[in-house]
Amino acid sequence: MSELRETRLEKARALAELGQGPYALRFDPSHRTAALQQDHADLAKGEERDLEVAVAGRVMTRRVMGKLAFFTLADETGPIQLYLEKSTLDGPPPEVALADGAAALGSYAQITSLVDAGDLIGVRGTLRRTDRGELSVKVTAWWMLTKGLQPLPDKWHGLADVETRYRQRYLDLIVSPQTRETFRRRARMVSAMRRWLDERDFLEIETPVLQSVPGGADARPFETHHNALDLPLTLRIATELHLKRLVVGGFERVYELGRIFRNEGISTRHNPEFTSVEIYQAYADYTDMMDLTEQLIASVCEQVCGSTTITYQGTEIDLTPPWRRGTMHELVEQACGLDFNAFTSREEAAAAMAAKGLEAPALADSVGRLLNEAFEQTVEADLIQPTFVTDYPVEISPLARNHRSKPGLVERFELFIVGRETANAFSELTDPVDQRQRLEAQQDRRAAGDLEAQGVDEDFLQALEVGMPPTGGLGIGIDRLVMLLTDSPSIRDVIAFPLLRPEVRPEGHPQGHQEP
RNA sequence: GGGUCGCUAGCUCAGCGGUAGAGCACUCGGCUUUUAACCGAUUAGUCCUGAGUUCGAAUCUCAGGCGACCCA
Repeated sequence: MSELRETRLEKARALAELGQGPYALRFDPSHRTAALQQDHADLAKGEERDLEVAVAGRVMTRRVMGKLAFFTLADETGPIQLYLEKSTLDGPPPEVALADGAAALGSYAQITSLVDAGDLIGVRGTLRRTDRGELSVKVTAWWMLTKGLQPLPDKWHGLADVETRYRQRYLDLIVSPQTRETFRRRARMVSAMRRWLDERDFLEIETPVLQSVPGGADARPFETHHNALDLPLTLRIATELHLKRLVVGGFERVYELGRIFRNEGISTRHNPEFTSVEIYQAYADYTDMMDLTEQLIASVCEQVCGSTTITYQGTEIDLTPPWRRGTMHELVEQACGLDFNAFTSREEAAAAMAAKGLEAPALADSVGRLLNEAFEQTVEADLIQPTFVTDYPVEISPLARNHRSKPGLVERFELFIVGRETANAFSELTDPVDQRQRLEAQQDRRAAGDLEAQGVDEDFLQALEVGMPPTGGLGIGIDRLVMLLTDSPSIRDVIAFPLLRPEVRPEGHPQGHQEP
């Protein structure tokens, strides 16, 4: 069963006997492969360049033909071919050694028999472009850096099994340039976002992940426990309430980009831990936050994709500001003809929805909640191009301030792109008395069985009593934005290690040779 | 939570009631211009798990596990 592994362990022992263990200490590459490919693009077929280089990486493929062999060596920047000639390698060994004293190995027989696809090796040699036009390192000396004991995925099909791609992401990264590019781009996006905010004097301040009162969103938390204090704690479901405390404290522009945890289902759009950025700007309202959202996302897109027009799953998406804006009432009326301003009772609204074939769940116990239901059922999926949906019902927005001119509504928007909620923002509620009533109403719902309703955070209310300036607040779902900008259909494609059920391995039969 | 599909050699898959198969990988042999190298030989399996139907099950039925997609 593990014959291949035994064979490779045997080769590791053979390397040790040759004075070079299978796990080296260090190596000094002179170049990365992409730089070599670029710098020597002018080298003609069949020509050699008398420049000694040292490169390190993973052996991806091996082609051995008698007294000549070709390996493909890949480092982080990409592949380069190794040209292995018996007459060169069996000559006098070069006077070079690793820092830890390991002698360079020379002989052709050794490199072709002791090096497998998947091993990490370092080589020295000169440059040569083969007759077939492939830039190659003509190897004069080599070192085993790390002997691999497991085979690489099929070199032609790659990792076709999506489950293995998620469970063993390292294999996916080794064989899939596309996956590497996704995570590179994710890193650049996060970096560009921080840079954009930092340049505008926003301070990133870290707030607690472990909290005794979960708040800032409607979601079920993960529960945990602090032993020394014998204290039940939950993982944060939002960063909102602590960032607002910082605004109370006098920081006028703050943000936090970090991990959020919500104890909910898994889908192509949901992972129980995900990344958000929440941004708060004193003396601003939700219209300012709309402008900020457009500018921030357009800027990041431009930097990462080179344009504000992108293609997502075959559909062209134009992120060039300004974006479409519409109130929830307008959009629902356009989609299904129901004017929710006209309804004076829940029953009336529910009956009108039923007449249109829409569902009116019992948990939606007010006209406002039914409006939101109608929105989700008739509008949301069709908001493909970026759209700000504004002016939400107060019942579903316990942290947003009342609308300046529309009773029963709040100053809030959500951003939808490709039918997905991508950002959420308010003119923040600064009135502590109103805020207390809103949170107590939430708590009542919670007592009535709504597990996603928030509790009352007394310390947060106290902070509001000290006085929070008028403030605009914004949250952006980073994972969904990464999906958009990397053309990824599933959130699992943009999270390096998505949550999966633990793999079941039959007892006494460890799969993949993991030690017990 | 509901539905559909998948799970067979290390990898990618075929087989769909009658001796467990192919390509690649591995091992051995040959080969100095390959790049899915090629040629020859060998090795490799709890057909996801359990129960049932049957003379006989990878194949049919039921239950369970894990995953994917769609819906809520």
